[in-house]
Amino acid sequence: MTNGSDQITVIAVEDDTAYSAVLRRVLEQVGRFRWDGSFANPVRFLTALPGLHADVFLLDIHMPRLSGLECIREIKQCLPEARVLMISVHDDDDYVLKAFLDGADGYLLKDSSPDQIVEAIHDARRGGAPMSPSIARKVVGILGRLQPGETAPKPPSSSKAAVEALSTRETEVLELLAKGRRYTEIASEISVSLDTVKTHIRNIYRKLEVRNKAEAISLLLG
Amino acid sequence: MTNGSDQITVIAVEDDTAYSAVLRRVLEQVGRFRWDGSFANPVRFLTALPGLHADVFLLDIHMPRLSGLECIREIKQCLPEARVLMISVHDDDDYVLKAFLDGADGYLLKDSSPDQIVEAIHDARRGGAPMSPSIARKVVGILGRLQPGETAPKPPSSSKAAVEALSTRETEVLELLAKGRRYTEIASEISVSLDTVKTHIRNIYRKLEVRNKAEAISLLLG
DNA sequence: TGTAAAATCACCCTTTCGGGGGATGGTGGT
DNA sequence: ACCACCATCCCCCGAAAGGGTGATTTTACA
Repeated sequence: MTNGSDQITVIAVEDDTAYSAVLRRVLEQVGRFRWDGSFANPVRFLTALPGLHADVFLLDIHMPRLSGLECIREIKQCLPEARVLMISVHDDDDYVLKAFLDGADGYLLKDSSPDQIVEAIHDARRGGAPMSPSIARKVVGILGRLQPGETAPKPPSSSKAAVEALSTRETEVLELLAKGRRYTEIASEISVSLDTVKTHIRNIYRKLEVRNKAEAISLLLG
Repeated sequence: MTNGSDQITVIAVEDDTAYSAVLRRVLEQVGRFRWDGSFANPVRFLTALPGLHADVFLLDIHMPRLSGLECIREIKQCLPEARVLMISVHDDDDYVLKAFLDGADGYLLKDSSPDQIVEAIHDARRGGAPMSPSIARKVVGILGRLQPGETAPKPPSSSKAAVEALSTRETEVLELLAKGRRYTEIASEISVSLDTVKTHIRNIYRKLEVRNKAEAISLLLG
């Protein structure tokens, strides 16, 4: 974005100025990178963010006041095309998981070599997911620990908000619908007429912007 | 396990015998590996499993009758120390996610080079998580799509087994059904007649022991 | 206290579903 | 060779779902 496919603009957010100086030197020596400054203070970074533009952000996780994790979403919102690499000494499951949940594109440990860092930035730029080997292991471990069955791999609309906008009666009807009840069964279960049930369902469909049971239930369960 | 830190015993489960022959040649040429046979039939493999011992298992995902995914847990139960690498042409989110959820240690695409395969096996052996680059990206993408806060929720989930007993065609139909497609829409999407769709759906309902869309979808989505 | 939203009911009409038959061809395993 | 299963297609039929329009009564809340 900044320079087409020519240079890669990089911004770092790192409270350890010694380390960010190292990063800077590494990147400037290799060329192809444009070091567009670094922030030692994550709060200042966030306030400056709207005016920034970079291809890749390098974020430290442990910083005073604000975790680098909190910066990820902001960056992604301002610059959806930007890549975010976390750089940290920590390889706790918790940090790794949070980073990726929040949208990080990669995760490097601070013991990574200059070559690895350079390669990781390039990798991120081409849509890769650079990770230090031990991080990759963590990620797999985390996935392996998720209870099978519950992983909500649902990218699409899934407007959960819409479901919650339903009235209590409508929710009740929708849940019975999801259990496979027929209109007549629902009517008798909640003691209303068949036509009332149909009206509720029509309203549910309108609110959820769906056309039939299947879509409505997918929204509810999905 | 088999030979201390000397040799690495490998067993493959791969219906494509040509490809497993390639694997075998690659590993035997490099040395350090002991090719302990391959299975073209996953069912036979599972029955033989209790007598097997290997350091690394290479599993294909798409095989007749039984997915390689179904083998992972069995292997891990019989041989907790063994490493399991999936080898597949598929990089769908769904397969990748399922593989790691079920306990896979790595995931390679079939276009991986011999060197990459050899390196991946070594990596897995030392506790790494070898993945083809595009797979790493998928994994990160999957994590990024999890709603923050969803790392262990979701309760019920009845007979998931039943859903998995469906044929591939039936699963396909059921998924389209869950997306709210009408029978006629499904028919044109998968290019079969309306009656065929109806037949599939009747069979789905019979296998899942349900009576309508709503119940079937609820089973599918958990 | 007024009014908007929720909840209730009614009538009519068309399309979709669900289930009952039965049939053919292909594949895989015993 | 046979059987089980899969995938495909056909006919028929009644029940269920969905959608339009309009209405009345509660309920909630500004």
